[in-house]
Amino acid sequence: MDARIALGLKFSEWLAMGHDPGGCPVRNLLDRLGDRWSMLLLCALAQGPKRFSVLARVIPDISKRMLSQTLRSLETDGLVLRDVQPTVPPSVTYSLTPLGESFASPLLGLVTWAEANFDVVRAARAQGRSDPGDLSQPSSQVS
Amino acid sequence: MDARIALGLKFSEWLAMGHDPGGCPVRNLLDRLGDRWSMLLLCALAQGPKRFSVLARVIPDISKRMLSQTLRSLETDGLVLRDVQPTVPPSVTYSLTPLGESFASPLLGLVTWAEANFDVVRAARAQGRSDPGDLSQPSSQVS
DNA sequence: TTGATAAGGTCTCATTTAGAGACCTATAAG
DNA sequence: CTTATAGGTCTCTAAATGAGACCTTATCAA
Repeated sequence: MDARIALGLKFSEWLAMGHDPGGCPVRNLLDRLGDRWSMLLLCALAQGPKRFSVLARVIPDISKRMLSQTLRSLETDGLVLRDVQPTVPPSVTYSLTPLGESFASPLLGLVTWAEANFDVVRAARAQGRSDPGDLSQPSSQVS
Repeated sequence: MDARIALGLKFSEWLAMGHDPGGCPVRNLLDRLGDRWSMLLLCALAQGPKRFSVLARVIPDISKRMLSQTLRSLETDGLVLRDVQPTVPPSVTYSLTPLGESFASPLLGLVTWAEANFDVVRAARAQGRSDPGDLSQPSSQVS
């Protein structure tokens, strides 16, 4: 796979450029999008615009607090558009901006990989638990 | 972009399947890989195998605790191989497994998007800050 | 006329998680 | 005798997260 090579080269570049943790685009965006909810919300909005309460329904285990907070963050970063209809009670619809839509492509890659490799990962996890042989070495005895 | 369509369809499938938050492969893997450090470490290891102290050096702002913890998690999930050389003091080398290497491809997509769109995101953030017209509503005054 | 419900949040509090930094093992160098 | 090194772990504190009460205004049911 030369994707690995390309990725390694990119990392080399960051190092060469001084690797300012705050200025690195990848670090910066990964910090934002790489939480538990952002990418999931973007998947949900990829279906089409949705209202706050609909999002809360299709993702049952997100709290209102985090839903609100994550949507604001995505809006601030220009990935999501928040449209408030001044009815009463107000009706708020969220949708992807063009920028948000452009993120669908890499996100789809991630999602596809996850679906394709989940079994392998689960097998690895299971093996880790059932093979305590290496852990019984006296040299790694803690305390 | 029909990546958006495809992503939306995937989300629809999850919903149709009952959307068990714990059983969803994407949720599960995103929870693991979607923290601040996992993907960054995978980028670093894409360059080639590295020792613990080297990783700590090329990513200056990770604490030893999180470095250790994240590497263990990646090892458990089968993405990273941990190789302990029984020298004294022991020398530990981390490398990508084939599974880890296969993740380089979607990760590269993410990284490429981040680099390409960072300016747009920053512009969106700046606009959010420099357009306080909507923020001056008394009801939304934050701290 | 109460009362409930609804949307779209915010607020407070308790629990998790992350970060900082001391500490530990054993050996070799100065 | 002191320091340094590799690869961590441990504790303590700070920050992020989740649970759930509360808010507003209007409409529907009893």
